[in-house]
Amino acid sequence: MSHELSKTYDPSAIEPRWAEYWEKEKLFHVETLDTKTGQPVFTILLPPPNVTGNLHMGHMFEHTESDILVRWHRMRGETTLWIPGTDHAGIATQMLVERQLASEGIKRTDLGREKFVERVWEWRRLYGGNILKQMKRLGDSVDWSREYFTMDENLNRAVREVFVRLWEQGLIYRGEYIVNWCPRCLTAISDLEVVHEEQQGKLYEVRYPLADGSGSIHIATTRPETMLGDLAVAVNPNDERYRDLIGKNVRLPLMNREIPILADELANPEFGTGAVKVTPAHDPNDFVIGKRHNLPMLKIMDEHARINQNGGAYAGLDRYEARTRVLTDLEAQGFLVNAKDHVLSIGKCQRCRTVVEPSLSMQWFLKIQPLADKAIAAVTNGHIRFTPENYRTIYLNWMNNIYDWCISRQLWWGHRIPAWYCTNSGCAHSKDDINSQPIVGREDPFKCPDCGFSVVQETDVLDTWFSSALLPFTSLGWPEHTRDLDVFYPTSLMVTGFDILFFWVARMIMMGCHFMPDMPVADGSKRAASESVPFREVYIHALVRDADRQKMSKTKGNVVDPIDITNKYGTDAVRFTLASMASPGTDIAFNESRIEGYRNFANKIWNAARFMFMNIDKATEAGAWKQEELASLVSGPYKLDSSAPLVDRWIEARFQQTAYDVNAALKDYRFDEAANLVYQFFWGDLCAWYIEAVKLRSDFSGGARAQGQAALNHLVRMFEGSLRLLSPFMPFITEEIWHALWQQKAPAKSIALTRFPPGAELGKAEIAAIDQMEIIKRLIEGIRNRRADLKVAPREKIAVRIFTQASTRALIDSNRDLIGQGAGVDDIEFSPDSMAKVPGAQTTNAYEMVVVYERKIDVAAERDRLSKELERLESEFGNAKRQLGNQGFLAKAPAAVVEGLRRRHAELEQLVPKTRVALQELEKNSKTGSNGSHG
RNA sequence: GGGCGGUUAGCUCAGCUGGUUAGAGCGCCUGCCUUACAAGCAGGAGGUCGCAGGUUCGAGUCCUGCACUGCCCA
Repeated sequence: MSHELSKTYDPSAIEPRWAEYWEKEKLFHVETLDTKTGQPVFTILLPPPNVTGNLHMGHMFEHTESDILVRWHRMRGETTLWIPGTDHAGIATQMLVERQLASEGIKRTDLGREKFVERVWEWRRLYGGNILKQMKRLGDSVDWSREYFTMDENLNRAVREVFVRLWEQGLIYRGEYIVNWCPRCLTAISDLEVVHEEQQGKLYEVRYPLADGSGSIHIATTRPETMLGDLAVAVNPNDERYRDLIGKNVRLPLMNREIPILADELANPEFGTGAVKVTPAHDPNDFVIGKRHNLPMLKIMDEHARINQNGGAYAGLDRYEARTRVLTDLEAQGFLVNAKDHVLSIGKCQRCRTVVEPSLSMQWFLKIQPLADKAIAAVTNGHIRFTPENYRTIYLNWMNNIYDWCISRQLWWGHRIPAWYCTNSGCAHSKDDINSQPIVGREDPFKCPDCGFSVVQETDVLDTWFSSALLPFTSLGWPEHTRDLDVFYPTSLMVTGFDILFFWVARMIMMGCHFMPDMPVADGSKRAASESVPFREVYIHALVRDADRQKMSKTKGNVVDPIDITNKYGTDAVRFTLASMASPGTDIAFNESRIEGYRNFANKIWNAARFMFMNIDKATEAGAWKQEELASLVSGPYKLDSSAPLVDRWIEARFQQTAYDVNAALKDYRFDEAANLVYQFFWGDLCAWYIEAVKLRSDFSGGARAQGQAALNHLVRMFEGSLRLLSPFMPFITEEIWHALWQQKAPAKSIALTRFPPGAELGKAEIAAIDQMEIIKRLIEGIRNRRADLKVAPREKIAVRIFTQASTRALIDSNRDLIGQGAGVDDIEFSPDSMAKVPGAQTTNAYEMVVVYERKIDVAAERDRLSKELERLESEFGNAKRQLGNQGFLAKAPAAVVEGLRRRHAELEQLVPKTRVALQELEKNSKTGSNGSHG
């Protein structure tokens, strides 16, 4: 049977087929092993994409890196589990379904909570799998049987267990505090969900008259409308200007309310006038001041950020209308002193970009310090390692300056807080009481345990990140003590973007370090801190930007859709591009011309395979190829003895070296290095030199048969190994070619289930093979170069004359074919004498070579070339001489460096005069009118 | 304001603990349809490593300052 590959490489014809095959055959499903096997395990949790989302380039990049690592580990024989899932994304999903309802003219409140949540589930059933479908198209080698959704029932139970335990430990509290309120989403959001933007605004100076009529104090504010809720004026206790005013009252303009002047450190004498208004219910700093001085709390806005009845005449106005009106009135009444331009930082809702209103509100909080302490220890004790390393500092910085986490959200979609209130308003569990103690428990209460009244559940849900923070253990079955937890926890690695370092990575570490010490390890003994972490390593990947280094965003319209780009160039090409550009810590400027280059690489692989198959078919016909022997050919120990052709020994050495280096690069997350090594080997060595050399031996007839067979065998061996080397980077094309090679008799269902070449450090013989091949390559390139200089027609054969020492002569002699083919040479003769004086000679430390050709050489060009060369050599020679004469260098530099320089110096000592003589001869010849030709 | 990065070829980036002649891909120029591949082959041009000091026998690499620039946090 012949080995068929279509004449042209068409990724769209092969990729969907294999993607489907991998999924259908459940190739990446992992059974939970017995812990006693001692089998190395590699576990990685996919950062769950937002269920409402579509795959973007950031995902594709993240998945490419993860998949390369996962496939690599799997091919190293480790039990490799990659767990996929999606995130319920509270606000985003609720917004989306609300929008959908709006198009039907329905509001969420029309439906009621239960019906609405049903609608969301319905939406999720219909559309929520989109991103997973895209992942399948990309061939992500995840275990689909373990797919999770953060709202799954088992995960919900785990979330509840966590909440109850934290409550029992006194780490969750409910209280009225200033939170970031989004007046559009109608929910509180955490500090992290607020994005700050600099904006041109004004700093207003307003005169507040003293109540006793003895004068006034000027305050400065950027938000004049909030004065409606002012309950004090604060000045710094050390501020001489206002010392006498402390304790006096002012009469608040517009509201006609008497409020005190306080001394508080938070008032910054440098800012504005040094006196600030205090609005405890609408500013976090003012809230602190209010608490310190026992001020009442007066809310002047409702949930939509409209002025409420506490705002007197301004009630009903939106906060910005109110600002305008307040300013007009202040001015009219002579209270507005001035307004200066001022750049201020405005907090906006990350989700909808609405300006956040800091607002007093009843919320649930998590006391973070005890958890943060453990999370800090986990990193400083080295149980978790960051790559790139600088994220460790960033992480610790944040962790050391952390605030309690507002975990409640006023949404309907999410994990509802498992707390209940008694409907008896007199009961301590009643919601009406600000200090009420809600009923929190693992089971839903039917009635109030104290007074027997009926109960109602808290309406708030938990921050989505609260449940996400638990995933490393809840996705493995926690709170049950499962075998999955025994085997797969801690996970090995977290691959994610820096944008969720705090949102998610930090919180996973806190939760893991807090809850997992209570979960015994497999043998029942206590879990150590080092085994409690959610993952041992964190790899933070870079951002994918557009070709102009701009962030991709829908508004800019510069978004590249990974599926489009994949359909255009093939997943393999896009993956390889991303990998080759993934230098740690550097953002990717995503450039189509780059992908094109790697699509060409895939094409190269394809065509090289076609060449191999062509030869296999030819050999089969001649009886020089036995498909049954393929298995023994590509596996098992294989040692080339010194009688094997140089190219065979050379390519073998290069393969082992490359494989070894690729393993090392991947170990350090150097995807760029790994990809470039494979690229260089496959294209630069295997295709550019080895396949060309094999062509010389591709004759399977008669006496040439044994030689042809040996060449083909070695080519197949190298090629098959290269496919495995390439497979984690380009899973589709390698799968296609690999199966074509094995002809339904493959030793595994997929190349992804075979072994990754470990490679080897080179021994003396291998290094010698590489060095010798380098000489041959340099010679061939030198001849080609001379041919170009002499403008020899490409097909025309020429002769060369070489002067060299005996060993190099033998080397060249035994590779005549290769040189002949590679450089278009039909005769090599060896000169007994140096040819350095011959114009146009190539002089190297290994040989001197001239091309024998009847053609005038371009004297000017040759002079130019030689002078440049001489200049370069002389300067290098001078440097070498100077260094070797430097006692400090000789005394302090490592011996190898000194030795290397000595060797180079010796070479230069020969090369410099030779080159100089060549240049002189050229000048002499051109002056005497000689035609400068030779041969 | 605090913190973390970046500045190397026309473009995008490598260059690991300082060590012989600073690399790659793309682009550019010249010549080739050499039956695996024109998505290819061969040859070539192109860099005072942001600036100024310092340490060192030796600096793209380490230190200091400056300039420009990106990001995170407040």
